[in-house]
Amino acid sequence: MGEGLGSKRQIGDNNLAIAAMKMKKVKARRKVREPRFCFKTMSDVDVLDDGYKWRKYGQKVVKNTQHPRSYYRCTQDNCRVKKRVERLAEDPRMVITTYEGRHIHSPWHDVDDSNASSQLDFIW
DNA sequence: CGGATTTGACCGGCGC
DNA sequence: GCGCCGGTCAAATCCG
Repeated sequence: MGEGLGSKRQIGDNNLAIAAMKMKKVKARRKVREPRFCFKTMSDVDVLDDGYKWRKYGQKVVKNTQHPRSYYRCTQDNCRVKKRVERLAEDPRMVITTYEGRHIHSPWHDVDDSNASSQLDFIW
């Protein structure tokens, strides 16, 4: 009916959703944040299995590129690592993967102890 | 059925 | 002071 502009965001719940939204990020900005590591990956596929499970949580278009940027988050139990994937306009097969934060567990849940160290060292 | 994914909208910071 | 951009979340939907 007359909502027209009122139904901006379909809030299934009541203003609770809005309240919750305000509650979000109440104070999560620490002094220093983990640096972000950029990696250039050459692959025609979007899903690069790094050993972790990623869940896409957003997509936005960048100005310098004609392709959208994908935002991924780690779905691990205690891993809040964030991953940013950007595609190059001049090199569609080239993907820039930016990792933010540090994983708590080893990606490979099935590697030998000695191997795990090697693998971890290989990534970093 | 569950988990994952998609899209839209909103918010905060910064620049001019 | 205001506008703009980037970034994130939430809900809805889809697939296996």
